[in-house]
Amino acid sequence: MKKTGRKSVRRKGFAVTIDEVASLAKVSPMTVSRVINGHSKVRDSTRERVMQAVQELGYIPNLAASSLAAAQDARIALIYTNPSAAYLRELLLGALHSAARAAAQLVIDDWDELDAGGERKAARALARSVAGVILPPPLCESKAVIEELVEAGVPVVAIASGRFNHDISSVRIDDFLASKEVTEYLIKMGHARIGFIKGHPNQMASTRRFEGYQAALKDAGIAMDAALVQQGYFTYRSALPAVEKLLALRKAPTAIFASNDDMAAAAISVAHRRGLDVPRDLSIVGFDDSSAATTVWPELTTVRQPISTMADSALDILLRTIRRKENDTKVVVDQVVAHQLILRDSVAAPATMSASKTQGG
Amino acid sequence: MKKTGRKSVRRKGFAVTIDEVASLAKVSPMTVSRVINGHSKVRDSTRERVMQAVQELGYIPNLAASSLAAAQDARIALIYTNPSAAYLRELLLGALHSAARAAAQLVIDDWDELDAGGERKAARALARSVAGVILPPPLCESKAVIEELVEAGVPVVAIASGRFNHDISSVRIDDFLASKEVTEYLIKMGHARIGFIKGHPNQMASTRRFEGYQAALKDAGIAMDAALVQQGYFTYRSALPAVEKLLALRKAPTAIFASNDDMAAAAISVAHRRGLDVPRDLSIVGFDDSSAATTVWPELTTVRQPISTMADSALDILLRTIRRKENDTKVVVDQVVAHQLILRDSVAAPATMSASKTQGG
DNA sequence: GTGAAAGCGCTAACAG
DNA sequence: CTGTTAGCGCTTTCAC
Repeated sequence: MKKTGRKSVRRKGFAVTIDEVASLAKVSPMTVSRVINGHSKVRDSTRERVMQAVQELGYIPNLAASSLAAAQDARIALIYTNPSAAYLRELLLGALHSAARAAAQLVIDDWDELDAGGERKAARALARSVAGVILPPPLCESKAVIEELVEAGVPVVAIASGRFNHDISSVRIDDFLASKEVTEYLIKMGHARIGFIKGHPNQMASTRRFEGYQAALKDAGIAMDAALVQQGYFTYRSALPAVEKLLALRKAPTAIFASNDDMAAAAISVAHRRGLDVPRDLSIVGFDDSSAATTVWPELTTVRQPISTMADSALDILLRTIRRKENDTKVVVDQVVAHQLILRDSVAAPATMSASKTQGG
Repeated sequence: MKKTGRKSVRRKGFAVTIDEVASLAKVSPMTVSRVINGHSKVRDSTRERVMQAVQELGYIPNLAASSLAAAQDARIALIYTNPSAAYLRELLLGALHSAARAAAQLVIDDWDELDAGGERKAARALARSVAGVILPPPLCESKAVIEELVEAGVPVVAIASGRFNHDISSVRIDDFLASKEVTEYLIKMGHARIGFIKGHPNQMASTRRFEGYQAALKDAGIAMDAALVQQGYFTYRSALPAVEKLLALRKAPTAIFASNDDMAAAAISVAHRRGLDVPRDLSIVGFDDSSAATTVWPELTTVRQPISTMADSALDILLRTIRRKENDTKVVVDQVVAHQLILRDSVAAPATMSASKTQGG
């Protein structure tokens, strides 16, 4: 008679509880719990009855309670430094979603102000207070941070790290393949002089993307022209001079492949400033399918990296790892998720293909 | 013998608990709790002993447990439709921060796909499942949504709503004043022909910003030129034609004040496409200080709207309201937070001020 | 100023 | 496939 206890000293919350759902559906709270959590061993008719009661009452499980009861109250940290707004938005949304589903306690932290030593210290402190850590780039490349965390035995999942590091789990796309596909697409459209803007050298993903570009060129029998490759740092600003250099070339490229959308947006801006029409005079492709891709005009052809889903997966892996810890089988997984080429309006066949310069005007 | 119960069926979590701290400090768990939560009635010596134990053990309170026990497990919803990535990022960060601090359970929901009827239905459902709702624009202007929520007695806080609505609490900046200050700044810099790009008409903030612009002009004795005012919809794309029209004017403006940063970024883009230098040939200011403001080049002079802090405040207000509900004193607050003019590189004195066109080149 | 008891809402384990 | 029991870690209330 726990729930109806009249002499209870504590005031009950206002929210609908699992017990109310249970009594409406005429089952035990446990059964409701099973339905909510998608356990399979429930008769369909029962499940339906429960679902209906849930619907009717507008029941939303109390996360605090479930997390407490399940003792999977895993406190997991999501640490970031200086990510683009779009990126962080996706990351948060994904992690939040998964955290809610799994009743995990998310600790979001910004290490922007920290130097290398500070990161090491922060990592050490973190290791004592959370059960797992999610590391997006560029932190997932920090030897110091990873070392501290691994040493302390805290499971870590790197997101979008570019490559697998055997010390920690990772959720990523195949940057090499994605980049190769983009380049191949450009080649198929008729482009032979394709400019490339590299990403920040502190991230493996940058390297992988560049390698994909090179591989596609090689496969197509196109010789690499070093002048067509410029260094960028993933920021809009960093790409400005890179694009300027590319377009100032005597034999300017007919297409530019930027290692992320921000830099592709910069390419559009520079092209416009020089009076070029995108995509007629210059095709541009980005990478990530961040919000920048659809903010600019024309909208960017790009590669979709499902950050939100990836964050979700990362949290799942962490939770599974934590729970398995009792059997202290240490497992490191490398999950490669599918990317997707998103075709929009920033790519066309090169003008020279159709009728050289006659179209100009 | 609860905690040391040897025949416990449940495995205990790995984390340090309040009981461990208590026994190390040789006090009851209750006292530890009081120390942690800053209750005053604890002897200093006791407090110190507890603190030390906390330190020593690296104890971090389990949020799930405290929120459950305190029954302040207020579930509060943050609903959004189609916000810019930067905006949502700030919103989430602020709300998350506050939620963690207050042990509230955040329910994040995306109503992008809903039509007006759907919103009404969703609002009705929501009212039954959460203790409070945070509404960013443009949802905070939806009569239907607010009606349903208010009718159900759910406290609602509107963020950045542009004006106070007596039915619901709000946290906002003074859009009118901020806009007036921006315009005055432009005038002080020597601009007299100032183009204005309005925001989406479905938001009061748009109106207030326009009014601020008008007021500053009037105060300065500058006659309003209707041709200088163009409609936008807060998106980058929507501002493109608006800016084109402005710059095609025979007497083109020397400055453009866009109602948000995205549209200001579009203005820069169009200006560049037309071969204008920003700020030499055209000054541009935005509004919000979103990430777009520092992504573009030159960086935007804009008004900082502290979204993250505002979200934090909103959650606080909600929590206070919910807790006060027992005394069923319904309170609606209107909190106006300070904005800030951020001076960056997109504004200069008009070229005609210094030496007409001699500077060109 | 401090402690003991009770229970927040939920779920793991074990029966049936 | 479903119910019963016993807590998860913390804080409320009330006693001392």
